[in-house]
Amino acid sequence: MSAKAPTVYDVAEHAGVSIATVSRVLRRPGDVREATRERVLASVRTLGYVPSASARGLAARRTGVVGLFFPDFDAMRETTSFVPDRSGSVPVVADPPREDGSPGSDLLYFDEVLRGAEIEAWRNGFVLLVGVGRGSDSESIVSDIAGRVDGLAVLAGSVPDEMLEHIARRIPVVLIAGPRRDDEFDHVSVDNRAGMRALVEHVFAVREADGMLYIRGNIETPDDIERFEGFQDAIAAHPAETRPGVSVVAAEFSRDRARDVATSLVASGHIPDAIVCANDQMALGVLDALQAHGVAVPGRVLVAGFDGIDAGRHSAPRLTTVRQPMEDLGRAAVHVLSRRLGDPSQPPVTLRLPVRVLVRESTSP
Amino acid sequence: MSAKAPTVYDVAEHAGVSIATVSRVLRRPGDVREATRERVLASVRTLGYVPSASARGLAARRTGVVGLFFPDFDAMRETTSFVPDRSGSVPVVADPPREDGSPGSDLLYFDEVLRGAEIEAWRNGFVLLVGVGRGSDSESIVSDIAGRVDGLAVLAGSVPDEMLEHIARRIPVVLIAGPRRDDEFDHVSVDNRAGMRALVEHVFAVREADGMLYIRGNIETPDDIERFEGFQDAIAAHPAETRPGVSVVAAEFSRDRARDVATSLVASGHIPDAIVCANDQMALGVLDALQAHGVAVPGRVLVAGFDGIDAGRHSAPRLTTVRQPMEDLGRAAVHVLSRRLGDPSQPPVTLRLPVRVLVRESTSP
DNA sequence: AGGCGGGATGTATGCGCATACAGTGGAGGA
DNA sequence: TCCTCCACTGTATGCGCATACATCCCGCCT
Repeated sequence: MSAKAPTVYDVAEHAGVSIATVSRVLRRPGDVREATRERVLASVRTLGYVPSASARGLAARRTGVVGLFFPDFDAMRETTSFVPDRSGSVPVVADPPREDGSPGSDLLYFDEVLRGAEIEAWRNGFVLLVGVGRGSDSESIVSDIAGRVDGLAVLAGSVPDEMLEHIARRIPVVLIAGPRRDDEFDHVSVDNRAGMRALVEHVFAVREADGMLYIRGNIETPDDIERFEGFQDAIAAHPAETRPGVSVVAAEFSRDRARDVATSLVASGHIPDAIVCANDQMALGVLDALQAHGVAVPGRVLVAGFDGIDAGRHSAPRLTTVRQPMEDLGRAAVHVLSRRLGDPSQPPVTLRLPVRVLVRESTSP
Repeated sequence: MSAKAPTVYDVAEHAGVSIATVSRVLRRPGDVREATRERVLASVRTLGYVPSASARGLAARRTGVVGLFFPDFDAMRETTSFVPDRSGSVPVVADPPREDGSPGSDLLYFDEVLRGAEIEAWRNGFVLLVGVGRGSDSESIVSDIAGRVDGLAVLAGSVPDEMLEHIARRIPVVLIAGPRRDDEFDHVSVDNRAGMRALVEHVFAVREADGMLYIRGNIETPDDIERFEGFQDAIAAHPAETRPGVSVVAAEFSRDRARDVATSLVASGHIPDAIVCANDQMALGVLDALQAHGVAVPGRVLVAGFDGIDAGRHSAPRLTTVRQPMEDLGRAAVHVLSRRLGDPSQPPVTLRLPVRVLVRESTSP
C-alpha cells in the first residue's frame, strides 16, 4: 500500500489533461477522442488509479449499491472472538450420525435469500451490501446501511416500522416475506396460504385421512397465520360428508417441541392418520418420535412439512413439503428495488411468489 | 420517498445550531452539551435525517466497509432474467430421490465463507460488500468494489495478479485459499497438506491397505497439489517394509469422472483396498460405482474424501473426509484485514487454518 | 474588577469526483 | 477569406460531511 492513493488530479496531471477529461474517460468514454482516451488510460494503469466510490457517490448522488438487511441469527450471537488458530496437528475425530437437525438451519434460509439477491443485484449492475442486526443496536446499523445504498431490502419484522418510514424518506425500501399491510413499501413474499392449502389437499388426495393433526408454529408470526389459513381453506373446501376430524396444536416451529407432541400422542393411543406441520423442523420432530415408537410413516401416518429445507431430503422417509423459493425471494426483492429506482413514482408493488408442493415418501399412498 | 433527503444543513437549521454541532452529535456525542444534543436528535428524528455515507466516507477518508470478491459461480451464468412470476396455482410435483450431488455444491462453499466474513465484519464494526465477478468484466468489477471499501478479501485465482497489485496500492488485500507466493499480500488458507496426510494415515491405521488408489483432482490447482503432497508425505512416512502399493489417477474433481474411474477399476478386477480422493465429490462418485457393482464399503474397500461437504453426511455409507473450516476462512480473512487496517505497517501475514479429519463409516474397520 | 482557562459552539476548508457551462480549434460552406 | 458549426477539452462549482481552528461565554482566581 503506497502512502497515498492517486486521485483524478494525479491522473490528469500525469496524462496532461484536465480532471474533467479523466472523469469522462471513465464514465463516458465515447465523448473523448481515442488518442486522448488511450493516454489517460495509460496513466490510470501506471499510477494504479482506483476511483473513490465515496466521491463519486457524493457527486453523482447515487452509489450503485443495494442493501440487504437481516436480523442477527443465532450463529452470530454465539460466536466468540476470532482467535487465529495456527495450524499444526490435525485432529482426527469421530463424527457420528446426528439425528437432530444441524444447528442454524434457519441460517440457510438467509444464505439462499442472500444468494438470490446477489445474483439479481449483479444482473442489474449493482453491488450488494449485507448488513446484520445486532440486537438493540439494530436501529443504528440499519440507519448506517441506509446511508450507503440506493435501495434497501429488509426482512420483515427485523426493523421497527418507525425506522423503516424514516429510511423510506431517503431511499426505496422493500420488505421481504412479510404480509402486506397498509404501508407505502414494496413487498415480496411467498404464497404461504395457497401453499398450505395445496399441501393439505394433496394429503387428502393420497388417503382419506380419518383424523388429521395440524401443528402450528409460533402463532404470532405472519407465516404461521397465513399457513394456518391455508389449512383452514383446505378443510373448508373438503366435502362435508367426509370431512375428517381435525385437531390443532402449536409447537413453536421447534423440532424438539414437535417431537414431544408426537410422543405424547403415541402414548395416548390417539394417533391421527395424518400430521401436517407448519414447518419442516416440526415435521422432522414428528418423524423422530413416530420412528422411535415404531409407528410406520407413511404406512400408518402421513406426515408433511413446509419450507423445503435440505434435511427433509435426507430424512427417512423423505419429507413431503412445500418448497419456498428463497432464492427467488432475494432476487425478487432486488428486482423490485431496481425497478423502483428506475421509476420512483410507481405505486407500491406486492410480489407474491408461487410455491411448490414437493411430494416425497412421507406421504406415499 | 420525499422529494429530497435532508442533510446536515437542514438538521442544523431546524435545531438552530451549526452543522459542526450536528456532526458532533452523531460522531462524538460526548463533546456536545446534553440539552443541545437532545435538541439535535429531535430534529434528526422529525426530519428523518440519514447521514450520507458517501459524504462521510469522502470527508473521513474511510468507509467502514470491507469487501469480499468471488469469481462468478455457475449458478449465476445460468440465470435468466428474473420475471416476477405472479402466483396462483400451486404445482404439486413428485420429487424423487436424486443420487447425484445437488448442483452448485461449490456454491455452498462460497456461502460458508461469506457467512464467516459477515460474522467477523459484524464483530469488528464493518459492513460487508459482496462482489461477484462476471467473466471478462471481472476486472472492472473488482476495481469498482475496491473503490468503495477499506479493505478487500479476494478468492485466490479469481483476479489477475496485476489487478491485485493495482488495488493493493490503495487498500489492503487478503487472498483466500491460495498458496502463499512471493507477494506482498496477506493470506488465509487451510492446511491441505497436513490434512491429507492425516487422512491417509488414518486409513492406514484402520486397515493395512495392501493397495491404495489416490484420485487427484485438477492437477493444475494449488489445492490439488498441496493435497497430493500430503498424500506423498503419508506414504513416505509409512514404514518401508509394509508400504503398500499405490497408484494415482486424476479425475478433475468430478463425481462423474471418478465414478467412471471406479467402474473401470471394478471391471478390470484390480480393486485396491483403499481409495482416497482429493475431494468429496470424487469420493461420492467412487461410492456410486462400488455400490452399483456390489463392492462393499468399507468391508472390501475403504473410501475417503476431502472437503466435508454436506452430501458426504448423507451418503451410504457416510463419507470419511477432511473438513475444511470454510466459515473460519471467511472470518480469518476479515480478521486479518481488520488488523491490517489498524496497523498498516506490519509485515504480510499468512494464516493457515487447521483442518479436521472426520471419521465416518466409509473407513470403519 | 480584571484576567484566565476551558468547555461549548461556530466558521471555514477540503475530501475526490461529476457535470453544467465556457472555451478552443479545425472543417466546411458562403 | 471569413463565418459557422461541431467535436473536443478545460474551468468552475457543488455534492454532504468531518474537522482544525477561531470564538464565545462563564465561572473562578487574584
